[in-house]
Amino acid sequence: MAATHEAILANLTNAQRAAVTHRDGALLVLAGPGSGKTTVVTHRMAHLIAGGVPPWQILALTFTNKAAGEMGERMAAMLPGRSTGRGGPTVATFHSFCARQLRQFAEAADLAPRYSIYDDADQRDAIKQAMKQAEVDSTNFTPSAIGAAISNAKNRLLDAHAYAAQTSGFREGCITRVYSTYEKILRANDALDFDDLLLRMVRLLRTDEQVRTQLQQRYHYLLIDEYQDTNHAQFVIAHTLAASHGNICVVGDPDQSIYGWRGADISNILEFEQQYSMAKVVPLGQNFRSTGHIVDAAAGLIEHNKRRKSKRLYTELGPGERPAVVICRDEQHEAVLVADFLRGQSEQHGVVWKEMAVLYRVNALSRVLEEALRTAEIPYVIARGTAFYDRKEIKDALAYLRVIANPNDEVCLRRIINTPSRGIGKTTLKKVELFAIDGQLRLLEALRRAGDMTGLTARAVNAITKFVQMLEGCRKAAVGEVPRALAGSEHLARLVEQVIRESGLESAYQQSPTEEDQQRLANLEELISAAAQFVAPPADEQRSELRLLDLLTAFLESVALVSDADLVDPQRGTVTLMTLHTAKGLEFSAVAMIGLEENLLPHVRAADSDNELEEERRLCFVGITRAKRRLQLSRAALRTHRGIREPTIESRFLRELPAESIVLSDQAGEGARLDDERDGAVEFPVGSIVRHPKFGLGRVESIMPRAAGVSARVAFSTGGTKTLILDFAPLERVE
DNA sequence: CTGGTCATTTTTTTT
DNA sequence: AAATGACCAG
Repeated sequence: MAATHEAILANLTNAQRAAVTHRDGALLVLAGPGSGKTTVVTHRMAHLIAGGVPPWQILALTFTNKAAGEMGERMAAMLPGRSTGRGGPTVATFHSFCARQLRQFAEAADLAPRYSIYDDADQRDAIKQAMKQAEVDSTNFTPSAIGAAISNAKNRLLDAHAYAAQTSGFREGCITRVYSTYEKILRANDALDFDDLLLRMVRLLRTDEQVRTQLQQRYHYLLIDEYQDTNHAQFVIAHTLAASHGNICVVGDPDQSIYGWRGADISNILEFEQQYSMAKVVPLGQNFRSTGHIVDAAAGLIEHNKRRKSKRLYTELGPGERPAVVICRDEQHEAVLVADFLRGQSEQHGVVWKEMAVLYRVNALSRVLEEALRTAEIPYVIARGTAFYDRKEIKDALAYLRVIANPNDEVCLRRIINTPSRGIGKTTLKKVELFAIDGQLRLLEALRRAGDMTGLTARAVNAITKFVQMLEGCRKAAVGEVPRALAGSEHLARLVEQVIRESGLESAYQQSPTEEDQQRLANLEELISAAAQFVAPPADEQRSELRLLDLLTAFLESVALVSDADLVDPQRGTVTLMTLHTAKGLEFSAVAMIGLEENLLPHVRAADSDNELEEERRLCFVGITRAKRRLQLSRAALRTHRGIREPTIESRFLRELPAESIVLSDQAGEGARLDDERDGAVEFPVGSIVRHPKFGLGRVESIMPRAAGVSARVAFSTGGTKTLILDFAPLERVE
């Protein structure tokens, strides 16, 4: 055992070691970017286990499934055989942990065990429905605005009733009416939205003493990752679970709090010490990821935030290269320069594609990049984990599966009832709905009794009957028991296949000759293989048999809770394109950040609030600190937005970067526009190595248009930096 | 009931 | 620019 301890503590700094070895009581780890946070967390878990804590008593809650997976893997590598599967530590996201507990304790939580989880789109559908029912005019309030208000309320643990009691005014009154109708719809459909997963968990913990005690006793050591991004509901869950023993370790960085808009409360981490007066605090300021100028640039930027705990950020990796700030003509030009930058990294520095990333504030910016990267033949992927499951054909197939798992889910039922079209149109549906209301029936039950209805055409009745029979056939197939082991997913895949075939989705696309529909067919195939590869998380009940229906439910749950970051595959040999939010927690050798313009970063919607502006600055900070060695920040002088081309304003964040730690390169100026591309930018791009007969080898730091011609600032290996006019200087490019 | 066209609007970020 | 929704002809 002593040997294990030694091994676990080897190669850690004193600060890291302090965090790892702290055993009982509250612990706050303030982990700056690149400070070895994951190392500390995994080593801490291993250390607890090596110290005799049974692995299953450890609960680690993370932000993404990917983070959870990595944590589990690194643990397993350290303690072979003791840390995976049943009996191992529980490592999950807040949402999936809650989802599982709510199924486990469905009865106590007053839920159907196979409740549906509504994603954004489902939620919007349900809210629209609620607005109609509550007679709230959608011209005054958009469903998404109301949805945001409701989500906000839920994050603060207010149900419709409590929300009504706390607010007043016309708008709030309308929201209240929609909210309470929405609650009823969710209940009738046996559905929870994302916020409900947390809210209902809080309610369960508060109301059911037995469940609360059971969970408190089971999870003796709590570890919360990315604590700066927890909202009030998550705060309550964490602290309720820790209440009986106080063994709570939170890890985070206030400077990287970027989810305020969805209720994350930065004061959770800022006030942790007040909450636990005995808490041990371990600041980790040393950055092991990035070189000096990058760290300095990031540190200089974040200094501009008022509401923060100042901490010194430093690195011992040497100064490295200065981040380049590049001004481009427009977004196409910017994309080309990004491609040049990436290619340069590959060809001049031997950086592999997967060690590079392009980051942006909004997803819409990825489009232009894609084009440029395709022409430059640079392999890339866009990190949008949800994109696959957002495709229409996949959503349709999943809707069938969800109705099979939960027949009360009418949002899904409505979606599929006439998809692909089978002759059950608007008027027919209206009639069935009326019939359902009259007879107090659920929609599916009403459909079942279509034959009893008056006023339906024989054709409609026929279509409905066939539809209902098809659903029932699939449901029957799903009720059987299957072995829990891997083979179970084989059955699951077969069920998915059956649904795709019998629903008519398959033949609808098969008959179409278009490329697009063939792709959809292929996507459906992919869904089947996703099901075949699905492995249910270890359950607490140790049954060897499992109903296929439960496996299906677990599958649907995992699908509902995938995040964009989850599908960032490090094995892939490609450049990754993603939003700044998705990039949190990742690192790359070379990073290009685009769109450093006012109204984009910081985003327009943050303009009138200091708090939000600070959050934008943190977002920029997160982006910069993803880079290990090389960083390029760019902006376009002109950008086309919603069809109109407009001049942009330089982001204030660029001005806030310490001048001495960056290199400026204006590729958009007059001179640059005329000749630079041929003479300067292309022949001697920033970063290229050049030889001068007198000064020797040097590196181009920046390119600038001057009256006399294009000039370049070159740092020579002899130590000096010279500004040379490219037209006259006898420069020769070496690399 | 279906599929098309035309007008209208727009999510920033995501579990 | 693109995507959604309303509306209308077949």
